[in-house]
Amino acid sequence: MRFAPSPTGYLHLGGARTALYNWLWAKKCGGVFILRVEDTDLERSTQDSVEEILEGLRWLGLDWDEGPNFQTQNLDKHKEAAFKLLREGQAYRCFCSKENLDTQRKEAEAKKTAFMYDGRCRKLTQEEVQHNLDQGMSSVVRFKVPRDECPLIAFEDSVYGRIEKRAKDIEDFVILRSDQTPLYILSNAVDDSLDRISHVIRGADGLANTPKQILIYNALGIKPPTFAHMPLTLDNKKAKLSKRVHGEVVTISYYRRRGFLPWALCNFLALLGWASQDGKEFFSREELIEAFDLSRINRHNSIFNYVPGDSKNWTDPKAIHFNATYVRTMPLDELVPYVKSEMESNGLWSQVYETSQKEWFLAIIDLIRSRYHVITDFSSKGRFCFSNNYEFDPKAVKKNLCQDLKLAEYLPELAQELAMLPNFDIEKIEDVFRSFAEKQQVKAGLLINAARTAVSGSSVGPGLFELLAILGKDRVVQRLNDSVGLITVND
RNA sequence: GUCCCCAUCGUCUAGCCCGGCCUAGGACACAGGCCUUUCACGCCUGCGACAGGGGUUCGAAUCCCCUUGGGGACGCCA
Repeated sequence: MRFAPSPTGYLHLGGARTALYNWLWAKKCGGVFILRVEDTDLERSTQDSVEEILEGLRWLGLDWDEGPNFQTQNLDKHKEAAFKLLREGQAYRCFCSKENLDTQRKEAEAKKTAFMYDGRCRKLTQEEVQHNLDQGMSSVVRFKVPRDECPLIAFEDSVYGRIEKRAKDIEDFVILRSDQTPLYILSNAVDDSLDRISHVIRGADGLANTPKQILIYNALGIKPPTFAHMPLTLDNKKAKLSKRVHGEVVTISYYRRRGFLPWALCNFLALLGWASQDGKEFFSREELIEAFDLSRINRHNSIFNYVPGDSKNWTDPKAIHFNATYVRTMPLDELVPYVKSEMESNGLWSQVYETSQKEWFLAIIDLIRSRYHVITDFSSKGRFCFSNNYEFDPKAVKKNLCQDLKLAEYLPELAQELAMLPNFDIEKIEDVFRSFAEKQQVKAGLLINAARTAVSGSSVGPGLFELLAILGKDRVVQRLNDSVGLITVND
């Protein structure tokens, strides 16, 4: 199996899904997963793009066994294959100029008729060819489609089933440019046979190329690989996903930056166009490898349900759901490395979280994670857990702290009572709050909500008593006292 | 325009190959409720689809045909 991206941009969702399916199938079959960079389009290929694609795959955890190989490394072999076809009369030189063909194509388009190269150079005699060559005329090499010998090209696609195409509907396509460099359709087939690729798993946009490639394999006397075309992923207007129109949501690096767990993304991507027999949706790597099957890939395109401008659902809601579920339920020791790295880049990390305060750290992560969706939430919404320098949500301050000016007295008094607790545990803290409320003839909720905002800056969050207990007496006392300054008359 | 492919809730899908178990199942989203000091989680309920038309059949989401709709390919791009 292989993943063969062309390095003309970034790693996008579709590419990642293709890579994932290849990776899954390779793992399942115990095969070799080769990464091959198809860089024959020298004008558009860049080193940065190669780096970005590699980085994206590494982050996703789609490790390859071989490569990255570069298609340009095999240029000579591709050329050799073309010359072999030329010698055997399975290809021929065409002297028609590009300009000429382009105008013909445009005319056909204007007339709304199909344009297909008429194969006029096919009929050239050897002398004519030699004459043209001697004149220094430039030429391309075209594949001679064997319309008589093989009128119907059929193959069995692992996803789409039997696909047929009449040879008369295939033009004599170019395999070597006028500068004698090979084209993708040739290079790709030659490389796949060189790499002994058993399964070509690629997007359905490659479906139309497949009969041509099978022709090449046949002409070269090579057994074609098994093809499996996967449906495309479109946007909610059924248009192709692209960075230019959809922006960063289609790039893998964006999900990394926004705090996605790589496996959560893979899990989501796997289910876009594929479903397991038993309806299971969450899979570990091993489970997915086990369950994955080419024959269960759908045949219809799927829609990536992204709605621009929705700040809550900034990407497909189901993708967020997958990530949130992983954040909430995965084993803590697997989650922590991600949280650690997120905290490190925000200056919130301390070594003691791995040593003396490890228990505390795990407990607080476990307490807050059920309401977080992405890893970045731990350093934004969860900042108050690890730093005294956290933001106060103005709405929360107004709603919970300023709703009763008496809180300016209550909070310090509460702080004082809490400070005197010998055991700062959940029950004792709750007792303090409840009895204080009773004493002052106020609702406990008033104090609870005010305290929550005081210690966290927010109006939402974990159960207050648990939160206070885990934050610790010193912090709580300090924050309750400090918050008095925020209590002002509501306007 | 030509060729190829596809068609089940708003979205991802199960069911289709091998017709009856389908009053079409699940998940996300959305709405309501329960739980609750808040927000989540969890639980419950609701909303919501076989593109249309013809056949075949005792019986069709499932098989066949047509229509419509959608996508892809038609480069000296990959």
